[in-house]
Amino acid sequence: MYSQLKNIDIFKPLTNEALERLAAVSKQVEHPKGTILIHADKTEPHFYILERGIARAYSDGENQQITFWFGQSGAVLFSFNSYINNGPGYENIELLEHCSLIQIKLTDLFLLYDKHLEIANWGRKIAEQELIATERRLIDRAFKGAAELYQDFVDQSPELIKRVALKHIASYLGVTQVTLSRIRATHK
Amino acid sequence: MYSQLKNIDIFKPLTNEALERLAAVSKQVEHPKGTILIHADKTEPHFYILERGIARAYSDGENQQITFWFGQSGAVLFSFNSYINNGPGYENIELLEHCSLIQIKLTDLFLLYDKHLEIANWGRKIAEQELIATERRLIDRAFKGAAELYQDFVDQSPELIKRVALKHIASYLGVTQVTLSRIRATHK
DNA sequence: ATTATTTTTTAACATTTGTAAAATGTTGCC
DNA sequence: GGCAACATTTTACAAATGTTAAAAAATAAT
Repeated sequence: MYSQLKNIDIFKPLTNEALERLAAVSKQVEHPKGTILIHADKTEPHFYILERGIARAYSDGENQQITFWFGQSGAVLFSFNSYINNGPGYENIELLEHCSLIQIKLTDLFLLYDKHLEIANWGRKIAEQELIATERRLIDRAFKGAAELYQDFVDQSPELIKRVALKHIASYLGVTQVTLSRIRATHK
Repeated sequence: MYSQLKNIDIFKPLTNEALERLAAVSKQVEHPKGTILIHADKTEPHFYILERGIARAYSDGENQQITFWFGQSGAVLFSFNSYINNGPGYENIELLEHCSLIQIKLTDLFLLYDKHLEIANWGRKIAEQELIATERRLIDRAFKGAAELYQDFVDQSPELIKRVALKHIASYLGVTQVTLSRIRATHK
């Protein structure tokens, strides 16, 4: 496990000693396309790092389903509210392709946070990076129109455009599929 | 300083020993209404906890200014990108009233993170709480219309409604001031 | 290959929200 | 009190997006 984690970006800032501690509680798992890895309204016991494949997080509303996150290899993947408040969350996470992931039990991770300074700071930085990315999105939404958000998405995530259904991208951008279709028809 | 921090919610989970370490690098400051405490495009060297007063974070666009955060007493207040990536940020933070704050130098805080396990985990939890709140807002925006977001804001932040200009609240909710005015006229 | 299923696009129309400008209300100051 | 500066509401119109339904295109299944 140790030599496998070594190659994943998110583990690279860690010393060998810390990496060994994490490797000791890590497990590699694979799941087929369509698997719902994280369920809304359940307290999910695991934390994942996506090694290969893509995933999306979504919430179900009354008459719509909204995708608000996409993950590619290297992404961390967990139920925010399970991880942070040990309670059931609001997001489902679906694997959009066959995926391989590193799985860590939250209970194991929390024990390491409480014992190991370096790992606690590693966990702090994970939360901080997610935070700044999420706030960036909130602000981008405010300043940019749907057409510009779409263009940014194409530029920044060329892989996802190819591999993800447009209906998911539409809700990610905050518009209906019809509007996204109009944008695509205009801007080409 | 120690006995003062003791009364602030965010410090309450800490042991006396950790609190003393933080108190040693904390300083109380006051600033009048209108002060821009954090400047976009500057690497800001401080982290603040708001003791008394209210504040807002905003970004300037070409022909608009968008408020995306409000803070009341107990809130943490810092330039995300200075804190997280040691670079200039995108938000200005303005004090909307005369405020008293606890000020900590980021360099002092980072030294504590690297030496003190409990404080590192305290910092991790701060980022996590901000993260979950920010993501909640992103999702609420997707599922709720402006009228419902306004009603939620009134219910959850009755103090802010009284003390903050409606133009700031409008941009916080993601609509123009005209639309907010229409909502207010309809829902009463 | 053909059919079935799902996704994406297009169309017509309704609704919401934005823009700009004027009218009204509020606050603070001399 | 009265004036100036600023905030909020209102109005009329324009633009953007949503809704519904259907057609076209793409994908998957037999």
